[in-house]
Amino acid sequence: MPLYSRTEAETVVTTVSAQLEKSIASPPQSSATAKRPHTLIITDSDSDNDQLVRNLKPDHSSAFTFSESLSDNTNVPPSKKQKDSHFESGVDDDFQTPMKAPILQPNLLECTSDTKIIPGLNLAGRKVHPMFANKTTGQKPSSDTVATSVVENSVDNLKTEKKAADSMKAGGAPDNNINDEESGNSIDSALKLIDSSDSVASWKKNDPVPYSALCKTFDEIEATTKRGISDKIFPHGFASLAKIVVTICPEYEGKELGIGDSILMKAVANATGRSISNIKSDCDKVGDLGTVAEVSKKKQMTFGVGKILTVDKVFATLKEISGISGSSSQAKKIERINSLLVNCKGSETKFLIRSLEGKLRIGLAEKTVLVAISHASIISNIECKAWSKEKLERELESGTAILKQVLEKKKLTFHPYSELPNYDIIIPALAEHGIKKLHEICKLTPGIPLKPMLAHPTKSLTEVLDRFENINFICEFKYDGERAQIHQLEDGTINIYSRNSENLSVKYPDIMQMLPDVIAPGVTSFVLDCEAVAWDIKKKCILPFQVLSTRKRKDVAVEDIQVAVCVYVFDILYLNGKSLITETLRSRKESLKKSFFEQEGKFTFAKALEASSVDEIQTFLDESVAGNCEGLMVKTMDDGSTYEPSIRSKNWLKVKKDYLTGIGDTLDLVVIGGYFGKGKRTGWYGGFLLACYDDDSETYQSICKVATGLTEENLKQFYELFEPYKIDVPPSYYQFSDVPNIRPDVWFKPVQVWEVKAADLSISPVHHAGKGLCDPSKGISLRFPRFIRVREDKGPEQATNAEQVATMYRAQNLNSASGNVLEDDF
DNA sequence: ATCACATGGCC
DNA sequence: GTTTTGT
DNA sequence: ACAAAACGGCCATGTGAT
Repeated sequence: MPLYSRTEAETVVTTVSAQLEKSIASPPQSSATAKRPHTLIITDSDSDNDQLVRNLKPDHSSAFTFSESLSDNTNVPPSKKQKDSHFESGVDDDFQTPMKAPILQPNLLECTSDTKIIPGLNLAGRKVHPMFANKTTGQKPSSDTVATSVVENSVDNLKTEKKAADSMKAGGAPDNNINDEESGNSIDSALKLIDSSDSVASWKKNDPVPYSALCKTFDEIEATTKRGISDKIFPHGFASLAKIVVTICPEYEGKELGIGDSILMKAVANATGRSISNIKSDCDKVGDLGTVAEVSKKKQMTFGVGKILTVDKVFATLKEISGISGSSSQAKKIERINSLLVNCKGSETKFLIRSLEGKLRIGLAEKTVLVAISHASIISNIECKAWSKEKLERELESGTAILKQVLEKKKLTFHPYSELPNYDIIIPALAEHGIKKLHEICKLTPGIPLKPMLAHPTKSLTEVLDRFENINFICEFKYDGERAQIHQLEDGTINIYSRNSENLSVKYPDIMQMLPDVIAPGVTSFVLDCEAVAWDIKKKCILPFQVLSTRKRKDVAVEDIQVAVCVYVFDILYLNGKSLITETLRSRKESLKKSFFEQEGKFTFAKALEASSVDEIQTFLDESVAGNCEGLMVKTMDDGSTYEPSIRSKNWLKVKKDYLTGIGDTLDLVVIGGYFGKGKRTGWYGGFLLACYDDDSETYQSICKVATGLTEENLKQFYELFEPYKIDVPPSYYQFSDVPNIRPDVWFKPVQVWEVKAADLSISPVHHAGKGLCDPSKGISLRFPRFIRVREDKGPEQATNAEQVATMYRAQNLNSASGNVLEDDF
């Protein structure tokens, strides 16, 4: 799809149409043979296209080149004042104040394409690998325009860049036709391309970055399925990358926006003069509110020329929205959104809405941006830029070459970021010290939550043994609670963080209070990795997750805590001023046992066993399940057992009984309704409502929705399959809660039975399965339901019946009550 | 006051 | 949380 | 192997409506 090869106005129209085509005619890269359920007729009104042309027309009179930007940067030292704003306020303060990540301070956001703000780090976007850019001093250095978002994007150029990256990866010398200026080289052709197309978003050097530039890059990224960094956001340069990060995470200083689909729809309706119900139904068809907004806006007649939105303006408004609360806050928020929407043009509308939704849906998210930051940083690093071709080649050859390391292992940025996930620190540190020293500056710091290590699901015990063949490993109970990362700073401050780096200190005052009692003398600072689990004080046993989740989250006073917790600690990452994450797990466990005492029902070491045989593990697994746990965690003890938060994000294994094929709760359920899919699933049902059969009342009782476990093939197939069985109104023998979240978009006759697997059964506030059998008024639902297969052999009335569901629920709970095996002999 | 709904955050 | 998909 | 994007149940909390 040759985007941006025409005039700007055409391009925008093409882009929109292309997206609609994509979403209607052939969504998720499918073979598009399935008949699409919906059609949408778009009548393009081009009323505001001329504005777009005016706003986005590039400034050809002052073509910008690489060499210029780089030489500009090379010798500009940071002024004292700028340094202050970045480091003294932005870094030092932050180090002292415990914080949640990621946070971006305004001072960072104010880094525009102006190279003086982050000296040495601005990259102009060009298709040629900037590493070789300093060879091109033949280009004219006379412009005041900095094009940071270059959206020209021929297949050739993508290839060229990929090639450059590849040759670097291989450690070989750069391909000649990539960087040389004499042959029909790509800088020339890139510039020619730019010159000959109207597709460069450019702006004056000291002007703020237009939002359109960012959005056009998003368009580019969305148009490709590739994840390659170079191909995607390389052209953006360092400063702009920081902004992408912001725009991707619509959250400011840990404050949420408080904006969801519902308010957004109101805002869109409001801004486009359409009714909410129309917006809603379009959304069902198109599967993306952003696209609906964009199309709606195009259809709308507009008068006058809107303001040009800047990235800074958009972010400032997001920040403003996050601060609005209280009475009539929703109206105020809508008003703020509208103030942006009226000025949005083309895909800006779409991406603004998606940003507010919290999903960009461009196939690129934070991790990839992080890699891009590494790249952008390394190639714009001063020392790198000054390298001669020979030096560059030597660096690439050498085993210790920074470039090579980054490109191959991406470790240099990933690790520091995982240890200290805070862009306000990482980015200025990169700017100041370069990537090589980043790990020295950005280290695990108590008071700043690090990314927790996660576990990979395992399908069988033999798989565990296969993966850890000839390696010492340890099995631990997998407790069903909430991840808790407990920090103590040198000054005695204690903080507790969740798996997603939220501050839980307020939620667990009881833990804060108890903690000093379990710390061994001489321990001054630490970071613990734990699971907080609901604890029955009388029976001295673990309670289910559902109980834990009823705890208050705010204004918690120790006196009125209803649900006690026991902390199960399984790792220590920092002790007495020293990071332990590079130590082996064995050594960390030793430190842990030396530095903390157990206290029954309050603070306990996770039950662990250094097993070796399948039998031993199997027994231990059974014991864990009997003890109200989810299963086992399996971790290497010596080899490669360092705590590696992001690079190997899933270095541990988890074994749950429901993963094991043939084990776990499996139900045969009737499909009674469907929900329109969004995004990747546009045009099909993205989820289904399932029911069990109640013999007594001869009714189908809703039990859960299911959406995972379905392949694209399934989705396509089921869309067609249910077509003839659609009904307008649910029959009287369907029992369900008629609440917005449950009522399906389409009802079906009971014709098909699906096998569904679940981790647990739960008492449900909304579902009706076995209503009255296990709870006087509530029904039963499933935890983590997933589709396994169609039961062609079963008719709807042979589905799992209500009584069976109730029996399964009772069995599950009986099991845990009897199996009170939690005497800790760790 | 009380309820319904939306949202975010756990799993 | 689970799962599928593309790279 | 990894990253991304679909989607699940259930809870507390905040806001708007009754």
